[in-house]
Order: sequence, then structure tokens, then C-alpha cells
Amino acid sequence: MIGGMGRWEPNARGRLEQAALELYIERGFEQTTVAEIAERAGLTERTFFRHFADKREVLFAGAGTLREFLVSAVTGAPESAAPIEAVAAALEAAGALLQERREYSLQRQAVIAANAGLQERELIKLASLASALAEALRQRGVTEPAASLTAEAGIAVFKIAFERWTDGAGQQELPQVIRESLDELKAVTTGK
Amino acid sequence: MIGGMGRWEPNARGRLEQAALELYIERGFEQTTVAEIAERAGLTERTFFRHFADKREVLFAGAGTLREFLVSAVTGAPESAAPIEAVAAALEAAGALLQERREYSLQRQAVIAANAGLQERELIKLASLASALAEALRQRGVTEPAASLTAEAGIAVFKIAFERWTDGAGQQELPQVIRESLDELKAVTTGK
DNA sequence: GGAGCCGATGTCAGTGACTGTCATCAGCAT
DNA sequence: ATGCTGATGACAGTCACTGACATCGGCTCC
Repeated sequence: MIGGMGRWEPNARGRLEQAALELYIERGFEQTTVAEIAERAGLTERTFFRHFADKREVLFAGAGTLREFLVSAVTGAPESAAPIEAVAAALEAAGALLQERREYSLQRQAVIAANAGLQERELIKLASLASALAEALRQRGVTEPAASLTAEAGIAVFKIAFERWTDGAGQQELPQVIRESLDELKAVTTGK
Repeated sequence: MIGGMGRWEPNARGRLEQAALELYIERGFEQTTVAEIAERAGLTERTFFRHFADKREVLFAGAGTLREFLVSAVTGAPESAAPIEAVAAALEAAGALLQERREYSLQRQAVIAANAGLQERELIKLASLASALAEALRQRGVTEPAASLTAEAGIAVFKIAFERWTDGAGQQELPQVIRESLDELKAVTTGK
């Protein structure tokens, strides 16, 4: 039935995500109840928890996509590329994605920076990305512990670069900051 | 009054820590209520929360001490030492501490490995250690972003080394695993 | 085109983590 | 003695999160 709506408004999940982000920005994360998020989205609290495991997870819905993106970027890197360069290329490409959605990335990061619990969730998502990168490297024939160390080093670079990008008021492009940070890591591990 | 006890048994905080670890091992973290911990320690739930910010924090009481230890180790490293070597020495020394309390470290880690929430807390404590290391490096005159990158790389090495140590059934000494992991990181960042 | 299944949502009652507030009382100082 | 302090208890309250069951449009199947 064209133009008609079904029993419910479409895209419940997306409405919950948007309502949550708005409220977290307006009042802060802790001052927002799940009931309020659900109400703004025209749903009930119970439905929120059917879409998101907890109140924090609603801010990290895109993590799975990012994970897949990084994995396929590493998998698709030329065979000749050294592991660290395969990871670097993947991170730069991911950085370009975030750069495209700069406004959203900055808003989201401001919310996370203001709450310790959200930072914890962010860190475990980053650890999960490192884990996925390590697995992708193993698929390329990289052995342990090189695979895990390369992945963790890459994520560390990404973390620092992202901080510098958000703090730096966006003077530089994120992929460029990532590349510079990696070069700095190389210098620093060499003993300088 | 020598030998007499005051109004309360001494070391309430320590009793809570021990009761919590025991229960987390016996039944698992989620299956343990704070009321049960308090009861085993001969206290009330409210008192638990006066000593620990939340149910997870009781497992991370030693984090502050470790932080101070690492900072003074970096601060006390010879001026001639390169930043990465100052951090490496600090981590090896910290590794020796954990090696001395091997049984406790392994028990605690088994509890953490079994629960995602505890892993989140562990990660933010590690991030806090990286932050403290970076500050200690800045005190030595290391500039950004080198300080943060060195600190994060060091913590990444520590994280991987600790995993290998716990999984490896303790075949190797932790400080040695840390050193080997750092060498591997150096190899890997060089482009190999 | 009616019967019945299915999936997304609503409703409701419950548990447990965590907080605010006030009461208690041994030990200590004055 | 008097009064203060610091650690604890008692108690009520909020809110995140869960389990169980009800609802009902849209779909398939015949």
C-alpha cells in the first residue's frame, strides 16, 4: 500500500539513535533517562532495550560497520604491503570516512568526552577493532605476536590522531594527522 | 587500649576487597550482589559504596599504586635514556611486581576475562596509566605528540605481553615477555 | 478471502546497582 | 562532663535492565 504506513512509524532504531544523541547533547548523558529517549522517539523504554543492549550502546551503533570496513581494507591491501602499512592504509581510509561526517563525529565525541562510562565503552570498541585488525593480519600470514602488536600500535596511533584532530579544531585533515602520527610512532620506537 | 578493638573491626576496606574477589571467583561477577559482598565482610551495602565507587572498582584498588610506581620509574630513569627505553624499564619493573604476586594476578585476571564490564574498567585504567606515563615523559622534556605516542605504545606492549604471560601458563617471566614484545613492536613498526 | 503465523511493539512486575539523608556512637579533644 | 568527629547503619528512592505475556497489522497458504 503505497504511501500508507504500517502499524508503526518506520525506522524505530534510527529515531532512537537521533533522540538519544539530541538528549545527551542537551542535558548530558547521566541526566537523560532511557524513558525520555523512548518518549521522544515515540516508543517505550522496553523497545529501546530491544534495539540497544544498554544506554551507552546507542552511541556506538556504527562500530560494526567501521570494523568491517577496516577488515576489508586490510584484507584488500596489496600483498607486497608490509603489515604496518596495510594497517596504516586502512586507518587513513577510515579517517577519511570520519572526516566526511565531521560535524557528527565532533558532536558525538564531545558527549563521550564528558562521561567516564562512555569513554570505557569507546575503549572496548577500539580494543575490538584492534582484535579484528589482528585477525585480518593473520589472514595475510602475519604470525603472533607481530599481528596483535601491529594492530594495537595502529589503534594507538588512531586514538592519538583522533584526539589531536578533535582538539585541533579541524585545522588538519584526519587522514593526514593519522599518517603523521604513525611516522612519529616509527621515530619514537626506533629509540630516536 | 592495647589489643582491644574499637567500635568496629579494623580494615573494613580490605575485608570488602577480599570478600568481593572470593565471591567473584566462586559465583562469577554478575551472579554476586553487593549485599552479599558486604555481608561476608560483616558490613552493609551502603558501606561498600563508601569505600568503592561501584561494584567493579573493588577489583582495581591497586591501580593508583601501580600508576605512581610507573611514574616514579620513568621520572627516575637516567637522563640519557631514550623515552621508549625509560618507559620500557618502568614496564619491566612493574612486570616484576606482578610476577611476584603471580597467583593473585592470575586469579584476578580470570575474573576480569569472564566479564565485559570488567574489561571496560581494565581498559580505562590502562588508558589512565598511558596518560600518566605521557605526563612523566613531558616532565623529561619530551614534546607532544611523541610523549603520548610513546606512552600508548608502551601500554599496548604491556597489554599484549600480559595476555601472553597469562595464557602461556607462566612458562616465561613477565618482564622478559615485555622486553621481547617491545622488540617485536620495534621490528614491526620499522616496516620489517 | 479467511485462518493462522510472525515480528515488532506495548504492558507490567520485578531485581539490583547506586544515592541522599539522617541516626548512632566510640574515641578524642577541650 | 561536654561536645565534636568519623565511620558505620538504616531506610527510602531512582533508574538501568530483564523476563513474561499480550496485542495486532501484514504476510503466506490454501
